[in-house]
Amino acid sequence: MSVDSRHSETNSSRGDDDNDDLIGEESELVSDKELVDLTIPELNRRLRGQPKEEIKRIKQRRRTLKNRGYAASCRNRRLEQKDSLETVKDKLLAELRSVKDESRCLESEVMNLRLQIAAKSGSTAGLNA
Amino acid sequence: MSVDSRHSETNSSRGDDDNDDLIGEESELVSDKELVDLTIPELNRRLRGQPKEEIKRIKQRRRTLKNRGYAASCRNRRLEQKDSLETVKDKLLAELRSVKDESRCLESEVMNLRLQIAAKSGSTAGLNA
DNA sequence: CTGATAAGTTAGCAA
DNA sequence: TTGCTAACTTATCAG
Repeated sequence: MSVDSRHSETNSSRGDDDNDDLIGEESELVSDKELVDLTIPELNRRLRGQPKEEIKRIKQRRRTLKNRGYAASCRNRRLEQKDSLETVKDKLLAELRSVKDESRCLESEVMNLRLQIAAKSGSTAGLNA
Repeated sequence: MSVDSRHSETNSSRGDDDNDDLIGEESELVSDKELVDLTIPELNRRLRGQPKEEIKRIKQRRRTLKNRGYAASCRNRRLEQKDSLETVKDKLLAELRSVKDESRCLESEVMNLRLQIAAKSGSTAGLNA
């Protein structure tokens, strides 16, 4: 950034910059928070009678502040999607373990039933033949 | 950024900017590519006899260029991790389907075997009782 | 204009 | 110093 932006929550907040002589380039007619929240018509009302140059600068600052928010949303969204994906992965992993376990149970049950059948078949082989 | 940076791959590379008259603020003792690749000692050799101010600027540009690369790596890594995670998820999903299918098969096999046993048991009930 | 996102810049931590 | 990453800015694109 060239000069402004970064730090400052409202507008007249300043503790550093030990100079009271230099030209006050910070007009700050509206706070950052207002600037992002106000609608365009409302903002225009606040800016009546301001030099065109100043208005342009404030409008640009508004855009930048908005973009800051969009970027934050974008980052959060990205993180949430990653987390969600990892959660899904973990659930699938758990379900897979569970189903595999069930499968193993069924497999052994099949084995037992076959043995049972074989045994019965053997014990009655003479009778049924 | 205040004035420089952005655009330009090496240094004297220019096809746009239809102006050959404006002051050449680009001293460019070393190209961007060199600047990132050279080791510190090599770079210092190139910078011998330069005003301290200039050296500082160039060193800073080096850091910025390096950071640009780091940022790109960081983004790529993030994307790769996401893709990899999605691939894993898809594989798990496929495996889960497969195992569930197998489980269903076994289930019906168990059912059949039980019927078989019941039938045999019924047909030989009088004999085995 | 609004919102989103890729790429570049900056701050700051860790090795 | 180097590399990494979060937050921010800028450039762009879609709606």
